Amino acid sequence: MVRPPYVDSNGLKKGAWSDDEDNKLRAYVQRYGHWNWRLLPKYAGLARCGKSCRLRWVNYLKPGVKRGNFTKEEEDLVVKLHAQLGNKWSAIAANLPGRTDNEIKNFWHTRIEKRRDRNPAPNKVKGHTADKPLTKAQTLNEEKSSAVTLSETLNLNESASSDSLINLQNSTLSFDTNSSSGSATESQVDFWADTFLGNTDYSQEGCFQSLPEEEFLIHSELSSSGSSYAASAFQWNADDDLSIMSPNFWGGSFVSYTSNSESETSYISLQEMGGFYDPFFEVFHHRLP
DNA sequence: AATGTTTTCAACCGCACAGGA
DNA sequence: ATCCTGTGCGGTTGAAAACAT
Repeated sequence: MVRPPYVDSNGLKKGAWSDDEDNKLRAYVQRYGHWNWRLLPKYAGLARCGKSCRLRWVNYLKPGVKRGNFTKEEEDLVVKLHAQLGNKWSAIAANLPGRTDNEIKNFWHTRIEKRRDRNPAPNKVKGHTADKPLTKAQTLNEEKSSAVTLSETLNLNESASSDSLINLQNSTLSFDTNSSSGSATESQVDFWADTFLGNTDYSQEGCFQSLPEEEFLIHSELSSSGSSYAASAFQWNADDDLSIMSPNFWGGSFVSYTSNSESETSYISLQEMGGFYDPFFEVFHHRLP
């Protein structure tokens, strides 16, 4: 599953490593260490660039590198850490002895994300990651694209076009930006748009119950519409095939669903909907009474 | 068995950052 | 303060392997 070996225009070998190259690199690093990756290939007798050598050593040859399938514990940890750290693969790898950032990254893209694609959240919306702050222009662009995605996803009619959704966003959302660091604070933001919620009152305790799939979709659509002026944040929990998503999303209503994995129809019950935590600004917004 | 499609994952690439000159 | 170099990180690629038709 690797590019076949070839020599580039600079005379450097690229592509798959041969056993002979592996042995040379392993022997050299174990004896002399990697004091300078750029010069190392010259002294080790390899026609490779330093970066290629480093990558091969770190991801494959380094003693202790664990290969093979991830255990359930490792998978859970990756999901949990990704929820906390985002795409900080090296930071995640630091918590999984023997696993490299590259392997975890591959694992995430090929297993976790594929799994999500097969079991998408009803109104999953791409939102901001907590990785880095966005400029105002970027934020507006993303808001617009989120709104478009939502309206496309939900087949909203003209009255809920992307422009009107954005206007709603701009007029109702405000964030407590004073808490950009430290612990989360609370701010009261009337982010809710009852006009989009219809007559469903989600604020009453105990009003949520397990719903058949079709009914869930109806409720989901209502709540999605209600939160579509921001992004939606979902937290999925299940024994095996759904994972936590919320920390990578910001804005919108915080909704927690639990998948009933015992049911073949995958019942999803709404557990709580009282506000949302914005990991970007580290602020908890809750619905005004 | 042959062919097409999807999945996997090692390796590449470009960028950012740190440290030294 | 600026430039240069080395290193590390995250996103992406692409061919082999696995799977489906």
